[in-house]
Amino acid sequence: MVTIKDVAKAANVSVTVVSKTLNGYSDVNEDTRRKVLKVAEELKYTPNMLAKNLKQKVTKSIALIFSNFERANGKDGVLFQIMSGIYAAAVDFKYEVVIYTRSLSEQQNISYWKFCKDHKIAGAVVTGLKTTDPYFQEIVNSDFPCVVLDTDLASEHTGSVSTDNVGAAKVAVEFLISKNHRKIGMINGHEFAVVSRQRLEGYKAALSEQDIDFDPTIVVNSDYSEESAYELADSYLQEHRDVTAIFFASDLMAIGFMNRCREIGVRIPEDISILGFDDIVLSSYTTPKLSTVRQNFHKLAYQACEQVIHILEKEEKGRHIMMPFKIVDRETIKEL
Amino acid sequence: MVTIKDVAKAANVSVTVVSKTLNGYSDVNEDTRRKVLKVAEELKYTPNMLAKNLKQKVTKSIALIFSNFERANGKDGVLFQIMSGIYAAAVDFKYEVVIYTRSLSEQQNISYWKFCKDHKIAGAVVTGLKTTDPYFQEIVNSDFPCVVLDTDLASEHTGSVSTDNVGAAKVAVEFLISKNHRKIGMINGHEFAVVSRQRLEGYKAALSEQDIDFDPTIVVNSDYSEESAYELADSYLQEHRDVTAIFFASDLMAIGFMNRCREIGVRIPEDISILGFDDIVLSSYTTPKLSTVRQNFHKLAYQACEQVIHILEKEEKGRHIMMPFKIVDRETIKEL
DNA sequence: ACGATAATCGAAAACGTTTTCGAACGAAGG
DNA sequence: CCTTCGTTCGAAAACGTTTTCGATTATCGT
Repeated sequence: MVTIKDVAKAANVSVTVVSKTLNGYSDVNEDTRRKVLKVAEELKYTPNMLAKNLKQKVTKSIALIFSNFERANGKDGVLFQIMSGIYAAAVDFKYEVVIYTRSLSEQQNISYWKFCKDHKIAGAVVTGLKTTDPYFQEIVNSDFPCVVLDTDLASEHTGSVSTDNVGAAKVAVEFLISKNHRKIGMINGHEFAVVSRQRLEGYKAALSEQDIDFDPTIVVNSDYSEESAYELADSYLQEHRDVTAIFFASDLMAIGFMNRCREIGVRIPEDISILGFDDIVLSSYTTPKLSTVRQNFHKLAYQACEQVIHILEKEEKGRHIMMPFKIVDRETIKEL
Repeated sequence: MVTIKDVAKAANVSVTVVSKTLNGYSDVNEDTRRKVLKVAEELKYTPNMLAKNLKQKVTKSIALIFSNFERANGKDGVLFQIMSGIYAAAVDFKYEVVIYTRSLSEQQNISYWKFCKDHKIAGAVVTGLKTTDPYFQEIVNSDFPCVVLDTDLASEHTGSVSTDNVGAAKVAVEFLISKNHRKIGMINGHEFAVVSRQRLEGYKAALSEQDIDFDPTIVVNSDYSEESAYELADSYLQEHRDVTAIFFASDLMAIGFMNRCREIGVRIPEDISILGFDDIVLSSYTTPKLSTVRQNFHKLAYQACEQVIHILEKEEKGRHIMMPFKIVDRETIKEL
């Protein structure tokens, strides 16, 4: 291991000037600067980050924090896209990314703040955080640079980025309406998830704008999972024979529902139209191919990571970033 | 920030004994040990990993290295499963995992060894490495703890873990044969990928064991991607009307092929039987559902991570670990 | 009571940096 | 020639640990 001391010796200067030239200080003569640079190059010197960080009490690593790998079972691949987006931003800004999962019990054991300090991370992007999670409150009034996905927090040091959920939901059901659907059901996610509320809001907005009565009996809460929607399909179909289209808060639920439909012989889209949300990769491979509204998770995560870096480097204030969406109509919507 | 010095002062001892009690040295009195522990608890002391690592010249972080996020586009979700497996092992052994992608140009710029040293990583698990990649040779004779996925390297400090590819391929086509197929084609991956070679070897073994002639014209090399198989479907089907079943070296290729089949009206499995490899999540969602041989990527990655840790902690020698497979027959194989 | 042995502790060096602050030197101004 | 100032450099402290090794005390056998 070649240290700063070695290059100092080889260049016939003190470690101080080596450190200074390497860090762009001005009080070093042009000639010696060149000499040092040359020697450092020859010796293939690279700074010891541990020592550097120890001294300056700061690292160049941002953390990706989410609840756990199991819950994010990867079927939908969104966590992967998020990772890829964060990583892309990290390399662009010369950061490293280290991943952490914090289960409920872990969250209770040690505080968010302490966790970040302990691990000497510069900033964090958090996803999959429920408003009921212990870390939620901690994060909103923390002085630790952080942006959380799929919420609309914004404070001094914490920002957020999410798709324009209410807008997306609104144009989604407007699209359904444009296909002459009037009785449009909705299968939503967890009641207390902020995206669920936003999606519901958009749903209602579209209806009211078109003078369609909001019928609370045909919107039901589920849990975003494929299985839940699969199981709820029978009774829903039974009880609401008049709905001609259903808007799902996630593709996974739409797919679970469709699976049950196939089993019991209700045809899609002939008997009922389906509109999902997310555009996960699965959605292009079902038969029929799922119509849905696309979120760009990669870009969303990139923005998130970029924002943490900005708030920790340029001391920007946290803010909420809204990402565009796009409705992609495939084969599960029938025009009436 | 509460340092070791603070707890030393509060406990009326030297920093030395604090460090010693915290690190389980034996030469500290039971009473003082208790006192120190109590104080440390009260002060919520947590060691500064940077300082600790700087001193001991070693970190507790293992790196996940692969070529890049784009190439591993995540459609198949296997990289995600690998991540999850590695992460699981890492937390079990109290390591952190930091992810790196090293593009070809990056590999040429700075050596694998230097890279590892610079980033102060304890060990690495590498995936998606082609034998032609610059890092390949470097890794096989490096003294850096490392295990690489999907190869069968084994040396002092580097191990490997992979599914039993030749075994899997063998029983796969044996299964096809048991369904009375005799003219079995194969769509393989890159010719120079070690898994491709192994899968081909298994394919041949099964044939020869059943006294079926190996017909090189019906096995073709592709590149593991969906698109490539999609494009090759037309001509393959045209030229080899007598093959009744095809064994694919990846589910993705099988799916691409099936898509083309649907478009041109060849029915699966009535007209041709399809057997994939991997069991990615997509495979359960196609119609018909893809029959395939399952690799447990999560467990495979877990083993890999566990092995690096063993070789770096217990100084075990690197070795090759072979993981079991399982053929799962769904709806794309017809018995003749 | 004496030396030997064991148990417990702490001073200090070290890890590889950054950064403060003063020293040395030459040039310029009077 | 003396002062002042700017430029360039280096000694040393600091970051928070670990670890060596010597010092101190207690115990014990004789």
